[in-house]
Amino acid sequence: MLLRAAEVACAENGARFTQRRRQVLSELMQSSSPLSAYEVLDLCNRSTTSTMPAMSVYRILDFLEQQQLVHRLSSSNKNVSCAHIACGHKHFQKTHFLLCDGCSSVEEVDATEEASEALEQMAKTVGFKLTTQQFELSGICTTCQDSAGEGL
Amino acid sequence: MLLRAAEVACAENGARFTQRRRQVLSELMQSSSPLSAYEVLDLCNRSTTSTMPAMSVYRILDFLEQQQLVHRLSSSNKNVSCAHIACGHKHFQKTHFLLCDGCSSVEEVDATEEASEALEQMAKTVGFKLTTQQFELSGICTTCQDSAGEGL
DNA sequence: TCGTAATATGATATATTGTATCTTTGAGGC
DNA sequence: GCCTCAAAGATACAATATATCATATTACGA
Repeated sequence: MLLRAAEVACAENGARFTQRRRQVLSELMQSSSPLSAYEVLDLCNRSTTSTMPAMSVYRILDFLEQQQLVHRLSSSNKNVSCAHIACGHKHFQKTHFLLCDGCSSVEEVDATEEASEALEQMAKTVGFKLTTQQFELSGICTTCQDSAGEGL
Repeated sequence: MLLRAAEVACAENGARFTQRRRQVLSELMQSSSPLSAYEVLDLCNRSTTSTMPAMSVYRILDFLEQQQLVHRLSSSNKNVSCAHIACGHKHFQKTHFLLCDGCSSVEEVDATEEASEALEQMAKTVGFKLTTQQFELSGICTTCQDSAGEGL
């Protein structure tokens, strides 16, 4: 189970995987689209009797991001659970997030050699040395492309 | 002069280049780094006796963005004036913004064929059809690379 | 030139996102 | 059990953004 894998990943880093952290990660894993901090908060507070302050959600999201269990999408100020929790993937390559304009779903993809190379080359023409490890691209996913063609 | 070129560009689109719009664009053009809406607001209200409401700045930034005189950076919620106002550049290609981690400066660069191609190819592997016209990449600019080496 | 429609701006309220800071709780080592 | 430190709670507030209604300005035809 994914939450168990997350727990192991934290243990390996000497970090605690508390109930609150589990709860936040769990909500993100169950969502088909990225969630804002306050959306996570609402879900958490709806699923238990206790109420969590917003501050905690921000702290926990920061923590989970450090552990690479969650990624923050800066273009939308939302968060997604990492697609590679189960496989122990280490994020050595740069990561691309493909955001569907239609259904808001996200695909997490490793950068190809060609893409990394082309971007670095382009930056080099103006003397920039890239540090970005994460790219956010919008588009239309397969499902939405298909359904756009239907029933017209 | 750049503001004059902006005025002409608006006229070509049948859009009005009012005093307020001129003022906002002017502040952005004078800045060496991207500005938030409220930073623009402060600068505007400092440079004249009248006071503008925040709402106006947001509306005007939207307008200027539509006219492609200003670009919005979604990763930082800030805005930059277009680097190509003078040359009548039409933004046919995708645009990359290279953001310097050191000095916050921005370079606006047209996408190379290779980069566009590589990104589209990568998206295609998961069935995505890209719509993004704008990419935001972080890195270190020439100047900051040089000064990092100095005096150590 | 006057009236009118469309556009732009002003004014106000409020929603959303994010941070600072101090206190309390709880887990683990001694 | 006690101590220490990390985590979470509580509260306040800052920064970013949108909704909405009122007013002003412009363009333009009668």
